[in-house]
Amino acid sequence: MEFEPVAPVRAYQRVVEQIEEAVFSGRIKPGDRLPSERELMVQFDVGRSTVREALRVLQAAEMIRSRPGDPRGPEVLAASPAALHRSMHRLARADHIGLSELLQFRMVLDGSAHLLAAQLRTEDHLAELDAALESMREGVSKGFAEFSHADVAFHEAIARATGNPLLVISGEVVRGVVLELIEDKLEHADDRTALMRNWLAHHEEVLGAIRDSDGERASRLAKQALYDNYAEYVPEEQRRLLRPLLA
Amino acid sequence: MEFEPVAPVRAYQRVVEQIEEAVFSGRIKPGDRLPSERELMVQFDVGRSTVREALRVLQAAEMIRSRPGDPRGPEVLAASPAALHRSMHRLARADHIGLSELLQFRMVLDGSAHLLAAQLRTEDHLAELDAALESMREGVSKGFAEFSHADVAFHEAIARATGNPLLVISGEVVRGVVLELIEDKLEHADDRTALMRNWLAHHEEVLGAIRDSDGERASRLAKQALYDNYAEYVPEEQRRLLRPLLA
DNA sequence: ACCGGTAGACTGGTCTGACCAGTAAACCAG
DNA sequence: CTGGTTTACTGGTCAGACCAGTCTACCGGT
Repeated sequence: MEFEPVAPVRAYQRVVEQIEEAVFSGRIKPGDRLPSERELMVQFDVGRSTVREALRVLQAAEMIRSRPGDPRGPEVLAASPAALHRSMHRLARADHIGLSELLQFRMVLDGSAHLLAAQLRTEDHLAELDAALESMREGVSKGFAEFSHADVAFHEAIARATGNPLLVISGEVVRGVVLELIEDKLEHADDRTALMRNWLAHHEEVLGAIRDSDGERASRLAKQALYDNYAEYVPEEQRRLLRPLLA
Repeated sequence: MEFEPVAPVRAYQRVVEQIEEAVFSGRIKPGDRLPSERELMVQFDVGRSTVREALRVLQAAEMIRSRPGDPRGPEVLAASPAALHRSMHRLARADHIGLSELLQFRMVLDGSAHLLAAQLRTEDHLAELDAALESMREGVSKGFAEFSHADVAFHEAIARATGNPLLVISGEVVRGVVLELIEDKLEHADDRTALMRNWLAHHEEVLGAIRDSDGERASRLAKQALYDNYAEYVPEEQRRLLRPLLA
């Protein structure tokens, strides 16, 4: 005989559930407005603080947004990966995840993204990648910040070319966290111009492979470049975690 | 000249930030207790409703848990993928992420996990995998629920063998969401015994490859099995998103 | 006819103070 | 040592109030 722990259902929880259900079922669509808090407290027959706690939860989940003074009431938002992004970032920061794990994960994600992008890219994606690469060329002379910005845009364009939002989001998150961990080391790099030229050449090669729909080559190039550029920041004894991915 | 939209910082938001910061920086560890709401409202110099809204946000992010009557105060939780899971599930329900994207992502993650597990596994990991496989064998006669449970344990053991928590967590999340999307279809499968025997045979083959340290083979088997088992639930015109991963 | 300013009716954000049901631990009687 | 009772808390909820801000409709000047 199995029993389950009994937990009282909070009032604010049931308010959340009802609103969530209305959104998921399509009864309320993105762009629609919820009644005002004072109106909701009448409809749900609860106090305003209860309504507000429910709205806070929904707002934390990026499902609604409310602005003081707006007589139309809280706005229902379209589902967005923003909440996913935040949770993933929190996990990465909290779970004391080291550079070697992040790099390993990024090699997995980027490698697969390049593979898929090469085989699924459209002409539009290629144009976008060309534009990003051109920005990188300009960035070399403009400065490191501009170059980095263009570099990020290039990687995001590749992720988007896979058509899979999960790859876009996780890639973005992992790249961000990796950068946070080594940005101070990059600040003190000796010859950043040579560094940028190297990266630029690598990206041109990658774009060539993607244009040729050679996913295998694009993937191999991406993973190798990650290893070459970042492995130096990983302790020697942990690099064996990365090498199996280079096969 | 570029301007940014100006938005007032809510009081509850700054409370959230301070507590978050304390958790991330390690000043507060999982298992520790926060002061009571009445104590927090003194320390932050805000009203109780503000404190409560902040705690609700943190609770929605699965960072704390509070129970009425507990004189030790709200408990700080260990970072868990639960929030990630919820956000991803919400996205999937809102139709921004379909089964094809989830499956593609899972093929990427599982494929890489198998590759890495085969080359990094220790004898302990092999023993764990053997145990999980034995549970699956027993599960075939016990019932579908038991079998599924053992199946999950097997996959988690493989993820753990990579040594990378990111692979463990994302794998867990994606597997969960995929299962939720097709569980009703699995419920009505005609011959579940044959299904289970198929899966069992496949897992035995995978474990063999991992024991041989043949990462390439383990990875190929895993991705192929995913495609064979789940592609039928993906619309025909979207299967081309998956096939590039089978090369 | 147009326009700028303004009055008023709202909105959400915050605070105060109160009550309740429930917990935990100390206390106390058997 | 055990089982109840007391007590001092906890979080959950509500009511009512005030504020700063926004929107809209109205109004007077041009």
